[in-house]
Amino acid sequence: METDRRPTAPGVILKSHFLDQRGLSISRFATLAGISRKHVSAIVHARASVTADSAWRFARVLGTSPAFWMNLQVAVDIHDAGAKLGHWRPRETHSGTPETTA
Amino acid sequence: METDRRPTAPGVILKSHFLDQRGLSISRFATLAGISRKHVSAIVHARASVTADSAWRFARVLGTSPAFWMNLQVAVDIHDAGAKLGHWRPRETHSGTPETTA
DNA sequence: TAAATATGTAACCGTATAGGTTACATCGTG
DNA sequence: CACGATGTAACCTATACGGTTACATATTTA
Repeated sequence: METDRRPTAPGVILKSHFLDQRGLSISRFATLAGISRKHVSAIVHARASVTADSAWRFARVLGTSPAFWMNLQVAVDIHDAGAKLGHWRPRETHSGTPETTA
Repeated sequence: METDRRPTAPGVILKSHFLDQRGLSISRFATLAGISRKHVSAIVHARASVTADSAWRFARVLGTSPAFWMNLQVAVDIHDAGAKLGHWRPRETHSGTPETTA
């Protein structure tokens, strides 16, 4: 069923689908984006998150939308937070219609 | 054109479209969600952000998806970061095709 | 009127994360 | 060899999350 595998981190996609393709080194990309090489490296290795600021920089350097990067990050964040929260449930629920899709 | 108005914060929607509708007080909701009343209040007044943890709690209490809340928050974050970044542009661009939609 | 509930907010705290700088070791290649 | 690219460690600052306690102010209800 493959439901709870950790979503691919944005940095991994950055590296494999953008930098590599365009022959852009992490160092060079970091300079272009106005971010430290160390930090870009951390993002690529999924040790740092993409924030809205980073997302804008990625977007302007690579010609994507900032939301593209944020959505990838959010998927990871939701997954991680869900794992941490575990089976927690509110004592009482206030769903209008159970199983809403919102 | 209405392009750069700040997107509605998730907390505002929480209050107007969920708590009010269901007659749920901020206090009671906070208790159900396992979050302090103060913090929920801050979120409702857009003084605090919805994190992945909050999103999960909102979701489980209200029967929504966590992504629903995260997406609302991300819209605000992107807007704010864009305003801060202003007209910053990379010295050189590496867009494959300019005006990509990714 | 008195009591209870809901709300906003201020002060204060601990922790985590973003992001930076500097420095060092290791690769691979011209 | 020399150079560039990379990973990583140590260290720093600033900000954000989220909590507790406490106080003031409605508003409601017994």
